[in-house]
Amino acid sequence: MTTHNQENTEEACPAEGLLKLLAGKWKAQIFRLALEHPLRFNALLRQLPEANKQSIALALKELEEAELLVKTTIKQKPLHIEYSLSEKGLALVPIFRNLEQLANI
Amino acid sequence: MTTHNQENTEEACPAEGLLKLLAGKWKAQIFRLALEHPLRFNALLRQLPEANKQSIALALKELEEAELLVKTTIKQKPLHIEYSLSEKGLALVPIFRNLEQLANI
DNA sequence: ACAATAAGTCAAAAAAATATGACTACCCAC
DNA sequence: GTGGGTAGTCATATTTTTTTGACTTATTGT
Repeated sequence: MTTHNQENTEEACPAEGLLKLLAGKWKAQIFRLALEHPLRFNALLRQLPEANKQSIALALKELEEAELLVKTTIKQKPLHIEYSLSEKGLALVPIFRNLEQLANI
Repeated sequence: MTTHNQENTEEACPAEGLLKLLAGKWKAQIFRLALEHPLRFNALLRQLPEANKQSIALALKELEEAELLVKTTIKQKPLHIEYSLSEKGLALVPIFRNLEQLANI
């Protein structure tokens, strides 16, 4: 309960949580887009026309909580919020690549 | 439809399918155990006391279909079936390690 | 002042993943 | 020929994840 990670599901494997997080819907696609440029909520919704607000909001929140994305409030003229890859997020890139490689063997 | 992979969900990222597969319940734990020794259905059920037949059966089938596990019928005295890691399955090991590493940063 | 955009939240519904418990079929030992 | 082990399947529940659509609050453009 006081374990500070997401649930008390007694994770048997250390990678399990991260794996589940990344496999969640829209996560991989969001990650992919974040690789190209910082993300903004509404823009993201337009880039993922099949997706819906709620799911995107949740995905962003979870990725942020996992410290893979960093949420920044841009205090410039069109005051807005940006999500960009953290170092930890970037460290995931080679892992994705390996998975992709393995996926099409 | 004729794409031979699991669904027609128009995967946007090549790694998505594999990711989703691996994140499925019991998968990581099964994988972990397969690393130690070949798996047998009922033994596995005993090793994962929280798990149930159906889910284990499905997990094994999916891992086999993804060619991460190989199913072998052992035609020896206690006639039985074994699931063991394929080469592709073994190739996943370093990826799991990387994920684990990243998970506890 | 009014409309549009940005970034969401909320309750409820629908869909997908997992779990339960009953049942098969096959071998093997006694 | 009965009891126990192996490897499952099946229909049905339950749980979790994802979607829908309505609503919110603040900022900005005209």
